[in-house]
This record gives sequence, C-alpha cells and structure tokens, in this order.
Amino acid sequence: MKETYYQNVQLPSGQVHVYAGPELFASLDYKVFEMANNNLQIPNQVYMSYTPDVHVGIGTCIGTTAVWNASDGFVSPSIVGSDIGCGMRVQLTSLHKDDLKEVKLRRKLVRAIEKHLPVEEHARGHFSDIRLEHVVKKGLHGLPKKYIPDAYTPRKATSLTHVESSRFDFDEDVLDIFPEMVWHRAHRQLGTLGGGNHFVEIQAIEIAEENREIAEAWGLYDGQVVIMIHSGSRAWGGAVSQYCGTDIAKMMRQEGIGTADPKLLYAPLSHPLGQTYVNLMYSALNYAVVNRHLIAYAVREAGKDIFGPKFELRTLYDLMHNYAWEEQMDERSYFVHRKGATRALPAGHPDNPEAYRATGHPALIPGSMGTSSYIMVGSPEGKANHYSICHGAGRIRSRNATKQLVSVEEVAAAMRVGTEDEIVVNQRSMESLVDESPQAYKDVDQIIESVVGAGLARVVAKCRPLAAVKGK
DNA sequence: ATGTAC
Repeated sequence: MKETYYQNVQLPSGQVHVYAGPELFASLDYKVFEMANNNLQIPNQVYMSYTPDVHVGIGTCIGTTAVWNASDGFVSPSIVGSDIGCGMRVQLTSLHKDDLKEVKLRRKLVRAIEKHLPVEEHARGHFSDIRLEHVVKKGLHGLPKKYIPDAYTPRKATSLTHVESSRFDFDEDVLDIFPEMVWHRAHRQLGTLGGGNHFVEIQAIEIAEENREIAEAWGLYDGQVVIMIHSGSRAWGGAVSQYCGTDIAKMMRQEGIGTADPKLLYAPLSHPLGQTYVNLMYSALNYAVVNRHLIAYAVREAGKDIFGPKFELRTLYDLMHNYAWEEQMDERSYFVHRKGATRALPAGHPDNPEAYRATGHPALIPGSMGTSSYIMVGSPEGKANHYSICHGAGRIRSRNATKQLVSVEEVAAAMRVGTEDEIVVNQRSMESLVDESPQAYKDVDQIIESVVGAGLARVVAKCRPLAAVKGK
C-alpha cells in the first residue's frame, strides 16, 4: 500500500525519490523533473527527493531535499534559495476559540498585531537595545533577556530550548563583507513580517485522536487558540545570497563548471567560497529565528493590549524549511539541503531538543490562506528520506496566473467574508489577497495525506484559521 | 523573498 505514495524516478543524470500519492504525482509539471535532472548534475550527490508539495523555483524546486557526504560535498546557494532560514513558529495561547467567537474581537486583535508588527521595517530607533551583531553571531542568545519572556513548562524551559536551533556558530570574520547599509536595513527589519506568503495566523486546533497522547504531552488541547508565524531572514538572507552568488557564479565561469541550468550555483564545501557561503548562511539562520521570535514578541504585546497583562504566549516550536547543514546518520556525516522541506524527527532521535526527545518534535506545516494548517510529528520510517516532509500546500499557479483566474468575490467567499465565521484578514481590499488565495495552491489536505500515507509523519493536530495578518 | 535597476 505504502508504495503508492512513493516513486523512484530514473532520470538521465540520476534518480529522484518522489513522495506523492498517485493523483499528486500525475499532476506534477514535467519541469520539476527537468530541474531535478539539472540538480543531479552537481557532482557527488548521494540523495535527492521531492515532497508532494513540490513546485518549480529558481534553479531548484521548492520541495527538494538534496544530500551530499560532508567529506566530499557541495553547497548550493540556489538550492537553499534566497530566503535563508525561512520557517515556521507556533506559539500557544491560553485562549479558547470561543473567546474569539465575535468577528469584532478578531478584527480588534488583527489591528493590534498590525500596530506592533510592521510589514516593512520598524521606526528609526526601535529595538535600540538589540545589537544586530549579537543577533547574527549568537542567534536567540544574542538578545537582551527581556525579549525572552516565555516560560514553557513548570521546568522553567524557555523558547531557547524549544526551537530547532537557538544558535549557529560560525567563523565571524566573514561578516566584514557587508557594507553599513546592509547592517542598517537588517536592524530596522528585525521583527518584521516581510511579503509574499509570510504571515501571522490565529488558529484553533483540533487534536488528532490517534495521537492525543503526544498532543497532551506538548500542552495542546481541543479548541486551543495558537499563533502560527511564517517568516524568514528578510533582506539579510537576501544579501548573503546575492554577495555569495556573484562570487560563486564568477568562480564557476573561471573553472568551467556548471550544469545545464546557469542559474544553478554551487561550490565544493572545501572551496573558500563554499566555506564563506556556509558561514554567512548560518548568520542568516540566526537572523531568521530571532526574526520569528521578535514577531512572537510583537504578537504578545498585541495580546496584552486586548486581553490584559496576563496574556502569555508559550513557544511550541520554531523550525526552518530553507537551509543546509550537517547531519549525522548511522555514524556518517551528511550535508543536507532542504528547500521547502521540513525536518520531522521521530521519538528518540538524538537531534530532538531535550524537551521533545521522548515524543519527537512538532513539525509545523502551514496551509494556504483560509485553509487548515497542521502540527505533525515524524515517524521512524522517515529515515529513508533523511526525515524530510513537506513544507506546506505548494503553489500550483504563479501570482500573475492566479490574478487572471480568480475573482475578488471567490477570495471573499473562501474567507467567508460577511459571516460570523469570517477569517479576518488585515487588508483593506480583497484584491491584494488574490495571488495568495487557496486557488493558487495545491490542496494541503491531499499533501498531508501523501506524507502520512508514505509513513513519513503523523498528524498531531489540525489548525483552522480564525484570522490572519498577511505581508505586503 | 527581496532589493534594485529598468
């Protein structure tokens, strides 16, 4: 039965392992296989796979897991993509969905969040007590203590212990390449949402009966309101991508290396430019996790405005879906790229943060706007795919194509506008939401079914949207 | 996704 959710596709340059049910597999654009074939031309690759939400990107597909041995590996800035460290965070509230029954109250909360959370950048002087240099060097450990207020359990664990990685260490000399302007902009963008598919969503959860025990161990209960955050490293990651990309493209020309796709950049891990990229990428991973943490801080402030000083947010988990790093498996070191792919570790895996060692950590999977999101947990069988699962619904239409196809009325209907159940969104006109409408994405429920069917992960809770704050 | 140049 399991086999129907997995296909091993043989291409001229190698094989790509595709995790997708029959219907999703049949719907894949041939271009994703063209792209796989190009990616497989990078030397020494030991494994490449697609998750069911795979779709075409620049140089590589979103939904890719690409693995090298650490000893003779390559790093590809194109596979990581330019939103380095982009990922998800879920914060638990003490609210029940009935507390947000009134449309008016959801609207009020959305407005309060907007007040504390700029899309673009903060006012000059905001976060003047935060040193950007400390943030990019030390991640969450570089923040002043007042920004880490959330106590998680009676055991006094804070969000420093409830994230995939609270700190990446790297050779800090590489930071010298950035001009003052990059530092300045990055400081003002700290704790801001950004554009595209980035969002803060207010959701109500439904526990999956078969995994209730895990849900309870994580502090989840039916009807609980949670905050789901999707953002990345903003312009800092973009600068890393741009600066390193220029140098690596030049090196590739000089050495006469490359694949059929000139946009697919890569360097040996042993090359100085490969090393520089990995170091700078780690600075962007630090930036991204702090960015999501400060977004949660802003939501906490907004919650206090509406519900009073007792309003608290506890961190369930924070993890990335665009990155590359070293992982151990069967006593071997691999260099693993995930582009639009989420690591989902099972119970007992040593790379789980200690708080989640016994259960596996929460894997956070967003749906498209107006549809459900999921909190999942990895299964031991995920090992075959280096524990990668999907990262969301996966786009099926470009922004422009969606605008041609979908009307404002259809988007309003999908958001149940005008009813008591309206999913309140922070936009003055529905028009600006069209390119993020559910019609632009695959059906997330079908994606999840493929992941579960393939045995990679299980659903712990389904999260239904109540309100959303979208970026530009 | 994002900044920048067109």
